[in-house]
Amino acid sequence: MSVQLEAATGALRQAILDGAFAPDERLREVAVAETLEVSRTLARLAMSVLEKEGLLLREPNRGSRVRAFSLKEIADAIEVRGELEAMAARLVAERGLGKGQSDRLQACLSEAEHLLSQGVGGAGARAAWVAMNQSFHDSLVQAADNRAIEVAVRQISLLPLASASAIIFDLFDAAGSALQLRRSHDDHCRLLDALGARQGSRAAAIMREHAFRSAENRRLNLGNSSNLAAAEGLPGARLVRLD
Amino acid sequence: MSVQLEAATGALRQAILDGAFAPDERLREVAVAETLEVSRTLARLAMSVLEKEGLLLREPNRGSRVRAFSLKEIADAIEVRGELEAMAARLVAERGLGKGQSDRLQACLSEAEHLLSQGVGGAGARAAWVAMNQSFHDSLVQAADNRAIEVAVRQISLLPLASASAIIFDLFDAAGSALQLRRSHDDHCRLLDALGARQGSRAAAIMREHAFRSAENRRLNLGNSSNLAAAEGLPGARLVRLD
DNA sequence: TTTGGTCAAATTGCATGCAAGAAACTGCGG
DNA sequence: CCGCAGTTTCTTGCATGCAATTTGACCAAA
Repeated sequence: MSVQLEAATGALRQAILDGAFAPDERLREVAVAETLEVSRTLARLAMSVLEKEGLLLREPNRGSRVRAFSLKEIADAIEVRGELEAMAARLVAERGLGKGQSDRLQACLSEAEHLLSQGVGGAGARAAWVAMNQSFHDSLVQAADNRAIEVAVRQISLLPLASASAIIFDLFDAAGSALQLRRSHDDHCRLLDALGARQGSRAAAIMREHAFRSAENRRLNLGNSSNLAAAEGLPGARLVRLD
Repeated sequence: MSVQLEAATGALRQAILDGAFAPDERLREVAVAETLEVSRTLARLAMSVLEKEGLLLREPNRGSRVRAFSLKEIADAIEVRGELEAMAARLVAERGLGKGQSDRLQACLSEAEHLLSQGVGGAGARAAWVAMNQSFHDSLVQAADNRAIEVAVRQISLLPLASASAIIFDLFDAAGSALQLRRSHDDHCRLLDALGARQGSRAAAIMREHAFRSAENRRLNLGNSSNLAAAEGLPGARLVRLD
């Protein structure tokens, strides 16, 4: 992908996730081109990229539609993500944790401790927590040294509300968020312990449950509340339908 | 994707898998266009599709190169595929196997029995076995009713030599192929048994091991033999490097 | 009122053309 | 003989234009 195309794709993706287009709304390429202020060709290419990412549905000679995701699809994706991370954890544990890998994970834990002691009420602290969490999960997957896992996880993370950074938001919004953040942090700590002790099965179980709790939180958070207002500010929240 | 683009993409993918281009060879879009007998635009679009599938590497302003896969990458992909199918099996077992789902899987088993009793030496029987195997694995994934798993499995199957149909070829080429086919068939039988008995953990273990054996066969089959000649006829075999 | 057919406007799919950037070549100096 | 800068050639990236297909409206007939 060239530079201009990359920019156009990013802008369009953000616009879709921000809810500039309603779910199932047809996307005409002239309109997209005008919105993005690019040529029709670039708009078209960007749309084809987003089609392959799964954000748009495209039918031959009938253009593109914004794809809406059901709550079940989101929860399913989170669980699959957890299964893949569980596999990564198992592989790392079996192979043994390298010094550099251990350091990277440990740095995330230290950062988390620091943030928890300072309180995570402010926007800055929340952003820092999200970045830390993303870094922890990325490091784990990279440590597994298995490109297929990386590819699959990246693919899933393209879905709205299914990435590691999106998952975390639930914890802030749920009641007793500080407790939930501590629980998540505890999972991470025990994972690192299991990895160091080469306990592959335990490490996998921890990650699976870590994701399962996320999926459940997501269901509760979006499903039980009468609407999606609680998810305001979450990229892609408007694309989720509760049926 | 429109019809013409679909055709062009398929033709180019087949050409690459057939070894029409050497690994790491640069692909110029005029040459591709002439080979496929389409316009430069279609060639370009097809190349961008194959880039997203992972078959081509693209650098901005520098065109595309054919991506070569190491033996490890292939084996890794097969193992991840197995992990995803294991998850699918667990989900199906936990939820309970529906009548239609059970019938579809059972039909594959009956077909397998039939083929085994007739002998699988001929090309026709081999093709039938491959189709049966593909159908069995597809049915399992579909029965899990989890789109994220479907997407991830499809993504992995795009890699050369990592799909369910490619995996099977090992069994034919290995020594004592009839025995190996029976073993694979036995895995399938025990899987269906576990699914019916709602033994999720057992079902997952069967699928994981099923894939693990495939990955090992692949390593032996391609790695131990002094070259890739044994894989002749396998789509994508030429893209694998042994280093 | 509904169904079916025809035509026009809109929209996508594809080809061609042009400009910007990269690779290759040539000639010069060390 | 080797390295380097200027120039040429080639290749990709993008815009525009045209043809094919779809969509929607309008009208007639049952």
